[in-house]
Amino acid sequence: MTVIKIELPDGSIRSYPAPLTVAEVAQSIGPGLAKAALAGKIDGNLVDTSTLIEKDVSLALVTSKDPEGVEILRHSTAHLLAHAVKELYPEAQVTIGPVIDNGFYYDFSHSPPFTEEDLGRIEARMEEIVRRDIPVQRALMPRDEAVDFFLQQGEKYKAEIISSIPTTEDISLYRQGDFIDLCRGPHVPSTGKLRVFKLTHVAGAYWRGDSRNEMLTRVYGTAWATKEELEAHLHRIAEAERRDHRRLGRELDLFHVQEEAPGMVFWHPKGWALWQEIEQYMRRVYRENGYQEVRCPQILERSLWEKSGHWGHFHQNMFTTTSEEREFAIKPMNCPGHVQIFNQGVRSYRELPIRYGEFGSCHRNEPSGALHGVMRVRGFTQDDGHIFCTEDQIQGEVSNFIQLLRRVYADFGFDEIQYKLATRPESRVGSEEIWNKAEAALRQALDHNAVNYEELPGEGAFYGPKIEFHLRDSLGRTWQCGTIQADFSMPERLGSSFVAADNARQIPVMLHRAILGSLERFIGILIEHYAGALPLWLAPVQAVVANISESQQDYVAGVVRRLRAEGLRVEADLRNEKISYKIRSHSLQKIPYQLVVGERESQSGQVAVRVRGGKDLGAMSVEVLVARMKAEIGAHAGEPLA
RNA sequence: GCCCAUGUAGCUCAGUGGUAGAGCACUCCCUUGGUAAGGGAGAGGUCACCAGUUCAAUCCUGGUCAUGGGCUCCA
Repeated sequence: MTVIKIELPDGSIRSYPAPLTVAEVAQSIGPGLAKAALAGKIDGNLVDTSTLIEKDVSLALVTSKDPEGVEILRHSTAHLLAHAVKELYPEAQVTIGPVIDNGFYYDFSHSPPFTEEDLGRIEARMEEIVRRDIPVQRALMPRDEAVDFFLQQGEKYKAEIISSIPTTEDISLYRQGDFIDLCRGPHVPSTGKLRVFKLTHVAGAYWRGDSRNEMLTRVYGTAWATKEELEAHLHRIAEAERRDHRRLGRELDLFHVQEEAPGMVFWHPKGWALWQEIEQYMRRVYRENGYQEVRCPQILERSLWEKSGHWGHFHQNMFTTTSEEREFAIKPMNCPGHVQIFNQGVRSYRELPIRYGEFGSCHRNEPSGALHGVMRVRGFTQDDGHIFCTEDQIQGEVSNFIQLLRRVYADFGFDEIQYKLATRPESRVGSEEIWNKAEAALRQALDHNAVNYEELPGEGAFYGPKIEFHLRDSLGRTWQCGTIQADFSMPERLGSSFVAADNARQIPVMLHRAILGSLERFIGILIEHYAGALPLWLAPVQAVVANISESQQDYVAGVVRRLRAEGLRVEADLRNEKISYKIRSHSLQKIPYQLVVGERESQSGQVAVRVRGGKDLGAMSVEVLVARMKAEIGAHAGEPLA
C-alpha cells in the first residue's frame, strides 16, 4: 500500500493510503463536507466524487457554494429532467441538455411536442426520482460500442453526437437507475442532491440549431443551491417583466403597435418627444464631430441594389414595389445612398475624410417570428453614418469614433461597454494585404483607447472587419448597439473615387458606423434600463403643475407658461381631484417634477416641489426651480432605478 | 419562416353551447380637498378575422392574422 499526499485549498497537506476516492477524502475531513460535496477538483480539473486518487495531487471539494458546484447542480438537474421524461414517455428521444445562464434546458424529440401543461407532471416525477436518491455512476465505453449501444436504445440523436467524436476516444456515460446518458460530466453523486429546481417553459428548437433540421421540444428549467436563490431569481424575472418596454410603452403612452402594421411602430406624442430629444442630441453630435447630415430616398431601383450587392445578399429581406414596369426596393440600409452623394462631382484627397450622417429610415422584411416590441421591428431608423477616407486615415477615424461613442453612452447613463473585434470571415472580398491592414488599424484604434476587447475570429462582414460595441444595462443584460466597419468593397462596386496627390484616381475606404444602432431599439433599451423613469433631459413630460383647488387655476396656467417659455416640457393638472390622487397618478407616470400649487404658493409666487421618488423639496420660486432643472438637464443626470 | 401558447370593454382579467361580467381608466354630478386612490351616477364589447358542425357558437372543429416564449436570423 502506498501513501499519497493531498494538498487542500487552505495549503494543508494530508497523507492517505492510496487509492481512495474524492468522497473518502471529504469524509475524512468531516461528515458535513462529505454530505455537501458535489464534485472534486483535482489539479484544477473537475471530477466526480467517485474518482479514484492514486498519486499526489491538489484537491478542492466542490459544493453548491462554488459557482462550479451550481453549474454541476444545473447540469445534473438537466439529466434528472431527461430521466423523468424517459420514465414518463419511453418513446421520447433525448438529445442534449446543457447548462445556460441561471439554469439549463434539455431538447427532446417527441410527438406531439410537450406543452407547458406537461411540465407539472414531469416536475413531479423529477421530485420523485430525487426522493429515490439514486446513485449517479460514471462508466467508460469505447466509441463504436457507444454508438451501437445508443442505436439499440433507439436514441439516434445520441448516436449521431457520438459519431462525431473521434473513434479512438472512450466515451463517458452516466447511469442513474435505468437512465443512461452520454455526458462528459462531472455529475452529483446521487439524485438526492438535487433539491432546488423548477421547470419554467417549453419552446421549439432546431436539432443542432439548424433551421433545415427537425424541430425538437426544448424544456427550460432553473436550478439553484438554495431556495432563497431560486426565489431571488424568480423575483428578477418578475422585475424584468415589470420593466418590459412593451408594458411601459403602453402605460406611459409612448407608442403602440397594431395588427395592420406588424413590426412597425406608432409613436404617440410622449414617445415622439423622447425620440426627438434623442434625435436632436445625436444631430448635435453629428454637427460637433465633423459630420454633415444628409437625407436619401426611401425607394431606389433594383439595379442599384444589384450593383451594391444587396440584391444578391439581402433581397429576401427587402420590401419591393413596382412602378411603370420598373422594380424598386425600399431601402434596408443607408450606405448606397450615401455613396451616391459622395459620387456627385470630382472628389479630391484634400476633402477626405468626408463624414455623412443620416437618421436613416430603413425597412427590412424580417421573419414574423423575429419581431419583438420596438426592439426588433421591420421599420426602423438608424443613426447611420459613413466616413469616406484613405486607408491611412482609418485608425484615426476609428479611434475618434470610439471616444465619441463612449461620451454618448455615458450621457445616456451607460458606463459599461464591451468591445469586440470581428475579423475576416471565410467568404470575403479583398486581398490579404488589405485585410491585414484593416484589422491592424482597428486593433490599434482599440489599443490606443486602452480598452480590453474580445476577438471574434471569422465574424467580420464579407467586405471588412468590424468593431462591435455592447452596452450593459441596469439588469446586467448586454446589447449590441454601436458598430464601426471598414468596407473595401462597396465604394468600388458603386464607382467611388477621389483624385490623390499624385493626380491618380483612387478608391476611398468607407467606414460604416452607428452609435445607437436603431432608434427604436435604443429607446426600448433606455425604457427598460430606467424602468420608465427617464432622466429629466429625456423625460417626455418633465414637470406637472397641479393645483390644490379651483382658485389657483390661473396661477397654475401662468407657471406652466413661464416654464414652457424656458423650453421645458410641462403640463398642468387642473382636474377636479384631491392632490393625493393627482400625485399618485403622476408618480405612476414617473414624472420627474411635480409642482404643487395651493393658496400659500399662489400668494407667495412660489411652487411646492416634489421630485420623483417622493422627496419633498419644499417651496421655491420658479426662477430657482428653472435653474435647478436646467442644471440637471445639462448634466444629463439620471440614475437607473434600482 | 419553424415549434408551442395566447387573442373577451382603453388596460388587467373572470366567464358560459341559449347573443357577456369585475376592477381600474373614461364621461357627468356632488365635493374645493395640502403630497401615492373622496362619494354617486353613466357610457362603453359583431368575445381577433373567415369558414364549418349545430335549432342555436364568444365557447366545439378547421383555416387566417396578430401577439408572447423560444429556434433560426439580426440594428
